Amino acid sequence: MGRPPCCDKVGIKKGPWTPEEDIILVSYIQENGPGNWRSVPINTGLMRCSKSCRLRWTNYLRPGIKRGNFTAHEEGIIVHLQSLLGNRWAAIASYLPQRTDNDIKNYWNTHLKKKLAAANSNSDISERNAMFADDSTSFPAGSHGSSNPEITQMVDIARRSPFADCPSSSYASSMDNISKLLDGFMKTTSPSTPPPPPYNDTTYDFKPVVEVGNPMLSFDRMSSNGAELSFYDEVHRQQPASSFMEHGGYIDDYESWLFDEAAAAEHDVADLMDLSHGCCSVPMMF
DNA sequence: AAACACGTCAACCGCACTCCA
DNA sequence: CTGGAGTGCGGTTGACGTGTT
Repeated sequence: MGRPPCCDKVGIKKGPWTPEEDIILVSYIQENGPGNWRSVPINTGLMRCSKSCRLRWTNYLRPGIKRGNFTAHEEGIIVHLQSLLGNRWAAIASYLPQRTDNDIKNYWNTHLKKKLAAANSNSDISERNAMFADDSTSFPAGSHGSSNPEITQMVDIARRSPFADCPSSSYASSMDNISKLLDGFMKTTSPSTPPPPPYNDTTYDFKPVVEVGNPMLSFDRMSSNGAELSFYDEVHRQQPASSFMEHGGYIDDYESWLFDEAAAAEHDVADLMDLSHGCCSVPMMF
């Protein structure tokens, strides 16, 4: 006897979601909040399995996600984190709050992998290995003086620019469409409101909290199943209050951590991600 | 204009993990 | 301690769009 299916497959609809289904899902989540996905198709009448509902919400309908047009800066972050973390897309996505793990994974497989492969084909193998192998606390290409302009450019941009070419608060186009269809939806959330910290796990509900002893505006992850906070949360909680609200909000905050305090945090990354130093120093796989 | 090749990405699949009774 | 339920995550698929011949 094999593993039971995640849901009753009989009558389950598959394939692309329709706007009507999106509206139903968004309406339901607006009222009940994300989570308890098992009950979503039951309560909404959607002929979708719970996993499909969760995926649709997580990757396309939830507010705060940006789609397409990865900036060079984002590319640099992805390249760097992929070299550090490997194909841990959810972990990588936690540093790019507006991007989903699926989006990053697709972008990596369709764009960055080829881009880097092409770039690497022009550079010496030993140099490439050196670029990604030995120092996981610094950017690979720039810090090693790579002669490869493509890699150097991506990494340097990532290092330099705090999302200068990336508007920090925007909603997904899909959300725009849905919110237009859904009169009143998002009425409690202004587009000018800074999005919450990175989250990819929509079983979490976010609420602003003021922390005792560290009065920064934060967002507490209230897990419906008591899951632990992400690494980002742990780091974010240690940042001073001012940096969150200044310079465009939390993005500068965690970027400054990511790039300026990477060395200090590296051991925490390794611990929390269960990565050994050796694992992080494995050259990229192409 | 049609056929084919290729690229992109939304969505699915199935294993892993956590929680809880 | 154990097993079931619920959910997270990464790999993969396949439909669709675009480019090329």
